[in-house]
Amino acid sequence: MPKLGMQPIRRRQLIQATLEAIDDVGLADATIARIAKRAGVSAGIISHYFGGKDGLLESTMRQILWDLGNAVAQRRARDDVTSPREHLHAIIDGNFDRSQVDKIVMKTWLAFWSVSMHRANLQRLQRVNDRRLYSNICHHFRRCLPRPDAQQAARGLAAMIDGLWLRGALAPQGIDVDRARQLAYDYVEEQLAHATSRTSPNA
Amino acid sequence: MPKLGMQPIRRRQLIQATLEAIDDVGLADATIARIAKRAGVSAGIISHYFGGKDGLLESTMRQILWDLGNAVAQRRARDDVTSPREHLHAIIDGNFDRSQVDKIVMKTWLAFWSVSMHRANLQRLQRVNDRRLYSNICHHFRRCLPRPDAQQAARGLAAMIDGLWLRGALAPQGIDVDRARQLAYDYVEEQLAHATSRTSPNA
Amino acid sequence: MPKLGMQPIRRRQLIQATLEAIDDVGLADATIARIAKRAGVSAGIISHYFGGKDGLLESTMRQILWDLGNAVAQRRARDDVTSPREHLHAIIDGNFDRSQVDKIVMKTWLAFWSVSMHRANLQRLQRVNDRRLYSNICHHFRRCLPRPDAQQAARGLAAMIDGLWLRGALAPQGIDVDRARQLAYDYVEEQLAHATSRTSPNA
Amino acid sequence: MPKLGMQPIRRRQLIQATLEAIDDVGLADATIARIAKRAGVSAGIISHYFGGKDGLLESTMRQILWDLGNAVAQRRARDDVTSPREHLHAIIDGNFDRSQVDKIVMKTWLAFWSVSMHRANLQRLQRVNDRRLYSNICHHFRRCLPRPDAQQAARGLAAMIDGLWLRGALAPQGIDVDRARQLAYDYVEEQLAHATSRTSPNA
DNA sequence: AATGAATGAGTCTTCATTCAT
DNA sequence: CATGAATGAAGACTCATTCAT
Repeated sequence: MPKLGMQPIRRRQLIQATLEAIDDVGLADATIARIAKRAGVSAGIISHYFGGKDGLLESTMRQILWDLGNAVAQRRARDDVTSPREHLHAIIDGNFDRSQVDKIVMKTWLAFWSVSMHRANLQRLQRVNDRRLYSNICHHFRRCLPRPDAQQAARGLAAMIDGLWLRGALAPQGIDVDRARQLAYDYVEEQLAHATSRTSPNA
Repeated sequence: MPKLGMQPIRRRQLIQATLEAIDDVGLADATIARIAKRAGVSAGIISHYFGGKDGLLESTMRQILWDLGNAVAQRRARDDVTSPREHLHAIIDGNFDRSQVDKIVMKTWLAFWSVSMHRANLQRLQRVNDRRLYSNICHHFRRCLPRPDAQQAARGLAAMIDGLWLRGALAPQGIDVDRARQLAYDYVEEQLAHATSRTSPNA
Repeated sequence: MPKLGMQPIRRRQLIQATLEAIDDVGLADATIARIAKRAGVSAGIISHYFGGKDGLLESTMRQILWDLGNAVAQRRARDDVTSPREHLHAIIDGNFDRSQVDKIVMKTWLAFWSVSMHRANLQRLQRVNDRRLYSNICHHFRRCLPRPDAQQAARGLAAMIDGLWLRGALAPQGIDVDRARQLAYDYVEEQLAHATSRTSPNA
Repeated sequence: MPKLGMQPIRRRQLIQATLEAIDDVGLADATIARIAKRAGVSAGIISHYFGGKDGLLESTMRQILWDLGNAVAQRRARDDVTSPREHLHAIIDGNFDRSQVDKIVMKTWLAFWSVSMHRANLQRLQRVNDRRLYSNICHHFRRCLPRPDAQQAARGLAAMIDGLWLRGALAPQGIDVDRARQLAYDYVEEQLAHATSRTSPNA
């Protein structure tokens, strides 16, 4: 059974099993035993690869943060993304991308939001992500809005995105991605409209 | 010896202690023992008054839901609240009111959002609240917007409110109520602006 | 079942059960489950009363140290104990007293000697006891010997006592108390003999 | 590829690593993983060479017993060791020899004293050593003392040696070899003094 | 010969709950 | 009404051992 280089394979397996377990029974009941069973391995291996449950949770959170960052980055890397509007749309699209795992990830996110308030390491991760979303948005609003307006717009859009996400996660029928995206687009449009009337017409 | 009417007193004590415990160590570590100690009573009494930990949590959630509903209702009951805009502002104000317990309540809310996904009873409570916020908002947008626009505006405003709340809860420096409220007001204004140009001028 | 003031009763029960378990299977295998079963209580209660296994072990060690100190003190408190020789004999007698539990205590002592090297709290207890034995002995030798001789004699007698104890603990047939005591008496006699020839004849 | 004669090399490596681990963290925490890491090999190899942890511990104990026996034997093999006194001094010197590994060995010894009470195989080894010390000593006292006196003297000297060892092992500053040896010499002298006055003048 | 992977039994601990007083 | 005692299941974690490579 034991082959070489299992570590990355197992780590991925276990993180995936963690996401599924959280989706299934919630973070509070996502015990090591359950996660291990779902991954088809023994419980002891988790401590072996992650040093303990905390390590597993942190790695899981890192994973979904990285996935999100990656989704956004990919959208923004496309050639046709140049204007502030396009960049902001790319950010929105990245935040509402994430195909089939969406439901799982949203639940996990919700769970982490809650626990991160009381765990320094998770809090740090979570905060970096928060600031990144805000900074990205703010940066592009800045290209066509005066600083205070850009900051306010960025706060609004970030809240809108997170709020849509949150309500989507809580809604029994799940999130309606197109509708959510449209609401975010609309919000961007409103903000840019103010800009247009005052500064540049081709935001 | 048996004091009369201890029940409501004890229940309030224990719910308050629960909120404080969640604020302090998080829901996961808010054990019955800790809550009881904070309330200055023995652990056994919780099962006596609430039938168990689940009952206590449900009662606690009911409490904060009721407080929220109450805050909104009070704002809307004022004589000068008549127009859609005034009503929507009242709803916003209600959601961002809640003086000194704010931080505690926000943390608790966050915790309940997470666990309610996996507990039927909490989920029901949470959903009622969600729908109430949406319905209230939608109802007033309907007075000056066509149904689809009103629904979309309501979804947007609800998301905005929850998003501001969420980010406020997560932010280390807490929420900036005035700024949050202003963002929500602005959002309302944008939606009503569309209405004005098409339907009624006195939204 | 639950009566008031069980704490001291349970603590004594559990310490006794710990001694018996160590005597039975050794410290390494004296698990909480085994100790609890022997005491006829559930395993959880140990953490409840002692805060954990470490607390139980420390309390157990304190107990046997206190018992030893007490045995010595009682001997020395007798009216007819006045001369250095009598005091030293009382110390020896105290160290070799301890009736029926002797075998159990000796094994526990041996176990604690070993683990105390790597646990700060136990090491402290153990060291206090070591120094107490030496100081007591030294003090009485000082009454009839010059300081360097008294110190050397004290080191010798302390070593003799501990060595007899150790070998008694290890011997399959247990310790022969009378023989051990006689050897210690003899050692005292030799030391005092040197004193006699040089200083006081009525040591 | 398979190197020839690895067995004795590996065994010595692992035994040495075991001693160091016990010195470092105590027998209870001297896990196979730790020992293996210290030896710079994989954990699996221990079972391969020693059949399991028990085998390793037994081999380790055999090693230190053999080292002790060897130290004594070397002292006694010297040409100028002929009289009982010289032999007894050689035994004492052997027991307090053991240069640089002293502290490590003393700790290990202490640990084994404790566990050997509950492990048949270790107990046997330990007992052989005990009896050897006693027999050696007794044999030489017999050359100048009547049997009962010789036996008693042997018990006393053995206890003295072990006691000095024990207290040396427990003392934070370690053992003072010269002082310990002097105390043992003195004890021998006292015993032989009795002999001189009664039996042979050239003990 | 040697390793890293993996297991599963066993340990300590926590915690909601029950119960006699 | 209220307490403190007590339980027992469940949790995370450790560790000696086995096995395929």
